[in-house]
Amino acid sequence: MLGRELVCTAGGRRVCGRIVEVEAYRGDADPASHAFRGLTPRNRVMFGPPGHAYVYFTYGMHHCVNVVCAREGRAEAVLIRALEPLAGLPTARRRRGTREDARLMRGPGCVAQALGLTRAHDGLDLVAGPLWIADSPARRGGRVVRRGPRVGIRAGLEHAWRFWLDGHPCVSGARSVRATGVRVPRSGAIPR
DNA sequence: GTATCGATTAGC
DNA sequence: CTAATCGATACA
Repeated sequence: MLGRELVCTAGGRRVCGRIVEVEAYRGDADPASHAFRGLTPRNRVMFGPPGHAYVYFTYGMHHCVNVVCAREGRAEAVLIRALEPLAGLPTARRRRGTREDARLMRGPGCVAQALGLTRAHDGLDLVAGPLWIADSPARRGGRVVRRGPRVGIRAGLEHAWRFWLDGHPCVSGARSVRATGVRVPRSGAIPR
C-alpha cells in the first residue's frame, strides 16, 4: 500500500495523496486493536469483508481511516497515518485550515480531515468509491521502507507494525518517534 | 448510574 | 507540557 495513491471524492471535491505511512492492526490477536475485545457497533466494519473503509471517531474530535484487509470475520485493518498531498490541495487547505502543505495530511486525524471523511463514510466500499486506492504502481520516490512500533498505543508496543517511507517529509509520528525504525528487506516475509 | 481513557492534534 | 471534547469502555 505504501507509495500508492489514495483518492477521495467525498463531498464533491477530489483530493488525492500518496500513502507514505501506515500501521497494521490485527484484531483479536492485537491488544492495541479496537477489535481486541470483539465486535461492537463501532468496529463492526473491521469484521466485515476486505476492501472497505473503517472510519472511527476518537478523542471527541478526530476521525481516522483504515482499510479492512482480512476476510470476513477476521478483524484486520491498516490505518492510513499520512499522505503526501498530490491533488485537491486548495480543498485540503480549506478543510485543514493549515498553512504548511507538508502538514496537510500528516497524522491520521489530518488525513481524514483533509479527505473530508467522517463516521458517515464508515463502511465505504473501496471499489465502488467515493474512496479508493488508485490501481497504479506504487511510487516510493526511491525511498526505502522502514518499520517500527506503532504510535499512540500502550499495549502491543512489542510489534513493529508501523511502516513508512524513510525520510519522507510527510511522515507523522508523535514528536521524537518520527525517524525510529529498521529497514524492511525488499524480499522475504515481514516478521511478526 | 459515574469515572476513565483514548489507533490525536495544536498550542504554549 | 496541557486543553479540547465525546464516544466507548470499565466498574459500582
